Amino acid sequence: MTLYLPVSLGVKRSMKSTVKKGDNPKKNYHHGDLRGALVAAASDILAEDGMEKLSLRGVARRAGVSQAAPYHHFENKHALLSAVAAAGFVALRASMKKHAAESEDQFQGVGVGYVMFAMENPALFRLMQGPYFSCDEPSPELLAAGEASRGVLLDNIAAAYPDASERELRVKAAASWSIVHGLATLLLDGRLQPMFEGEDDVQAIAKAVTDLLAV
Amino acid sequence: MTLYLPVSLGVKRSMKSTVKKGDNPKKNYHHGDLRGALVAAASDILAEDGMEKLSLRGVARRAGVSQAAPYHHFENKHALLSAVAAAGFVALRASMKKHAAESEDQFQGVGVGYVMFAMENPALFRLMQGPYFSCDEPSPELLAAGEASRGVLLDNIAAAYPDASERELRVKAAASWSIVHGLATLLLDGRLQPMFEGEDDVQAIAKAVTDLLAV
DNA sequence: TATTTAATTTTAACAATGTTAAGATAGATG
DNA sequence: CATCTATCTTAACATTGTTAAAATTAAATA
Repeated sequence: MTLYLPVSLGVKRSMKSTVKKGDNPKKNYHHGDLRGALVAAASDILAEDGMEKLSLRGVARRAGVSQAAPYHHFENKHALLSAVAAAGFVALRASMKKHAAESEDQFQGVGVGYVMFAMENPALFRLMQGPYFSCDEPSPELLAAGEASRGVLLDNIAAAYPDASERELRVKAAASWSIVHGLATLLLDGRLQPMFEGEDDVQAIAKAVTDLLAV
Repeated sequence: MTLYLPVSLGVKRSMKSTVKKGDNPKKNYHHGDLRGALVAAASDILAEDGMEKLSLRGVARRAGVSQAAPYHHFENKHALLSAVAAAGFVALRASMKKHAAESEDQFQGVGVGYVMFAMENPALFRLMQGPYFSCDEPSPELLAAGEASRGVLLDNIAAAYPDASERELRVKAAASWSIVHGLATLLLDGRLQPMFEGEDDVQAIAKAVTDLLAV
């Protein structure tokens, strides 16, 4: 199952911090774009070592700054993870749009893109769920990114059923999201292994399962 | 939405630790059933304060023992949480069976029981997912409890479709589990709030959504 | 340009956590 | 009674998130 391998997100690194003199990256006192570098470092650690191993100090180390430097760009660890999650939602949205464009059934493509993203970025996908979204005060950045990614699903539903009632549409959307989100989560945790012994084509599994949705 | 309120699991406390002399619980050097008391204390803290606030030292404090005492009953914090999760799966199984028995549509009852359990024990349900199940070596206790709870779903599927092929059954099971698990998770994280503004009857929502499953 | 100001970053420290090692206690076994 | 073993405690260690104060650099101002 090569698909289970974590894949770097390729978080956009600002180039402002490019070192000017010489080849060896001389340590400038002012980093240039430490905020972006911290998000990138955290994303990398998350993809490589998982959530348990992700410490704020480790992120700072990886970014080549001191332990307290992050606090000038993020209120606390939670805020940094929030930014990482927000970047994740942007990538999730891209994955859905890409698979939708490549699939003949647009709507099913969205679901496949959702599941594929989860399989390719397991730790990040787990971070995006859970208490970082439903915490006391989710950051506006996170809320916006989450809403945008949800919009892809909703737009596809609305387009597919132009003459459905408002209530019908919302229930359809909830059901579609639920089955796709549940499939992603259960696959991620290996809970469906007894059901799909030996099958390693996640895309085919996702299609077979979503086919059962009478939407 | 009173249903969102965390509810104590009522983990079975062994009575071996009942204090013998006098009314005030005199601190015996030997606890009697410290293992059970630790699981109970951890479950309580989880329900009251959530995962973030659950520390091994805090659990020990609550159980009235020293910080290192748990290490004579659990290899580490992970192992203790594993035991808590296992107890959670037993309770989840009970919730599914209860709702299935009360509902006229048995199969839908299972799903409703699943979602209701998640809403009533949010932190515990989150613990039961995630890396504690899909870790390097899940404990046999946890595996067994998880498999038993999954069995409720599978049995109901098999009973409802006696003449379906093996493959069909597994896909149906995966789809049912996915939609119910996804609904539970998304509701828990408040992500479906825009879809069900003002609706607080989780049971009705669960029925409306699962009705869309052509299984 | 010279000087002040504000934005970054560092060092140092704090309390809390997970974990381990060594010693103390209690109940069981001979 | 003596010994053994399971159970629990005290003490310590490295690591973590976080804060306060000082140091350094870039930007703004005169």
